[in-house]
Amino acid sequence: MTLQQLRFLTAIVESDFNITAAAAKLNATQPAVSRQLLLLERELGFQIFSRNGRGLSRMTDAGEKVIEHARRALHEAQNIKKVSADLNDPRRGSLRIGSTQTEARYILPPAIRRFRDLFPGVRLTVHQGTPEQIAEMARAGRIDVAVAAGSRDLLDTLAIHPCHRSTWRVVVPSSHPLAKTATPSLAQLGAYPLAFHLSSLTESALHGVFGEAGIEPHIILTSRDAETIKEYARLNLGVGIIADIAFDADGDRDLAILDVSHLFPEETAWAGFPRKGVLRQYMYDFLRLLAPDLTRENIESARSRERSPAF
Amino acid sequence: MTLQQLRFLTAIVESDFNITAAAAKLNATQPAVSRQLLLLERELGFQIFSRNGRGLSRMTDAGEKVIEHARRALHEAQNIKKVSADLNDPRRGSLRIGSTQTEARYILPPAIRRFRDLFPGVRLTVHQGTPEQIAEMARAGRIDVAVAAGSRDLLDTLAIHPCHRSTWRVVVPSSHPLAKTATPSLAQLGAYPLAFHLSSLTESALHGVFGEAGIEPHIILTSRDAETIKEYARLNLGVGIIADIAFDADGDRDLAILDVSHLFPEETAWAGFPRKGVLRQYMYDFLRLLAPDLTRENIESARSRERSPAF
DNA sequence: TACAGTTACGGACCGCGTAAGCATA
DNA sequence: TATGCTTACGCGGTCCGTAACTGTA
Repeated sequence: MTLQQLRFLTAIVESDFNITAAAAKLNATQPAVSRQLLLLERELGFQIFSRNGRGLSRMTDAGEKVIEHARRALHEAQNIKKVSADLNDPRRGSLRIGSTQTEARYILPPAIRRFRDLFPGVRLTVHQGTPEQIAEMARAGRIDVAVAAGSRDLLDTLAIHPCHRSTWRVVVPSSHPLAKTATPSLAQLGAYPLAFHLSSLTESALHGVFGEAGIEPHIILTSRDAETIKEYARLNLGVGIIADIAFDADGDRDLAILDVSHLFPEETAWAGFPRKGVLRQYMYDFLRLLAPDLTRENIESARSRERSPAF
Repeated sequence: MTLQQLRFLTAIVESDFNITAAAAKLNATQPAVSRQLLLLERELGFQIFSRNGRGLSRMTDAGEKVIEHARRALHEAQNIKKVSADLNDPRRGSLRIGSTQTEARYILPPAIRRFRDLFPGVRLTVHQGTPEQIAEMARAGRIDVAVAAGSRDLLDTLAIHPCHRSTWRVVVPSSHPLAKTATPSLAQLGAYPLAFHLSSLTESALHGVFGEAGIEPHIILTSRDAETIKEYARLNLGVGIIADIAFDADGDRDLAILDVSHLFPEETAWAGFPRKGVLRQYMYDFLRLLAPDLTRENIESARSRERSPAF
């Protein structure tokens, strides 16, 4: 059994049991991968995959166990490489970020800008997706850190620490009747069609807030994209309700902004990172740039906790 | 980086940084091990061990991390091998048991006898030691299961499940005055020199029991070995107090036996097994032979609990 | 001088890629 | 016939063991 064989093995699984595709990913030829798989299977004395005529079809029961352990072994090998990389050139490597839309648009950019100046040798990639997709990317080891709003449960493959809290703002054209209201009530909002910027706050939770006040809101749009919400507000199609960070004092000066923090629950964006394994030094540095509270100490403490705290 | 290199690496550490000794253990030549270490260090770009003139002296800081991950990677590779071994010949392998003295003497033998009949192809080894030594053997992966009395804290490298509870018996020559007492009191015992069979019950706990009754016992002997206690009792050097399992109805018919369960706390012997990794099928079978309560289900549940329950 | 680790050298083996074979849809 | 895994073959590299070398106690 060699690490190479285990690498091939997991690549096959991650290519949906297609050896040809796995070989391409691995920069190897298809026969090489096939042969190593056969050799490993012969050494272990059983089939890891079941074959049905042309191609592999699925894992055997024993194969599933083998692959699970193989992944872990490779993970540890990766960790050794990371220790080495950090020692040899702490300013070079890659940083893969999974992020939800609002966070990618409004929270990440300043941190990324500063990070790129500090670490020009680190190849940065941002993968945008839903919290579910981000959790899945984390599970598969395709991202190093996550920055996501959303239920904490969705991110339970990661250790998390709060990195930003946002409150809510109403945006309306300056000419809109609400524009002169200092602090609108739910009832006042409920009088207009609403365009709501949703990220972790779900549509049902939103209806709950209004429902408790006995109001049936007309929600004309929900979107994860704040720019769309603002566009609806500009066109007076609805009263826009967005996260505070989504308001741009320069670009949005045609819109009036009203603080409605008191009406809707504050929303937490989380920084997420793997529970196990080695983090490169620059990963700690990046998280620190995201929020001053993300010190190495806080990160390690979140990583060692079984479940992240209620905060 | 190859698994072989990691194997060599950990062998060096386990041979106290002596490459020659490591090579012997590995059935390899000394240059082979040395060369692979050098190659790995060159690939990683830093020294794993510091050299001082002749020989290696200690690990570097980075080296310690590397070795930690290497151990884990090898452990996973081992797990794959175990899956394979179980599938290919579930009746062949090795079973290394760590056990405290009383348990090795009185609890293990019947289980071992039945196990040997069922699995003649499994090479059995029992390592006797103190609970501390057993915990250390478990940490180093030198035993597969443990059977030990002793504080649960001492065994916290293992998942544990109770496998036997023993109560206390007084043994005295038939002619001894106590021999006619049905249930002796602490005061009655305190009137004689005592020879006490200690295993998990500590000497200070023992004094505590008497102390609460305002009695200052004369303890003439404490020993982990019940046979020694019985010998003292035979010679009338002291009243013997032993765990119930240590009394042999046949061999000890010259001794009178009295139940003193009510006087001293019941003592639990634990079965211990690794929290992580694959257990061979026959290991589950062995544990089941030890105590019917040690079902596969109970074992897995103990393994998955963070800390074993108070019982 | 004894002991431990490193370097030198030659042979065996292993793993790769190219190319051909084989089995399904 | 196209696709995808397996087998055949030859080459290059790697790893090993033997043997010689180097550097401390």
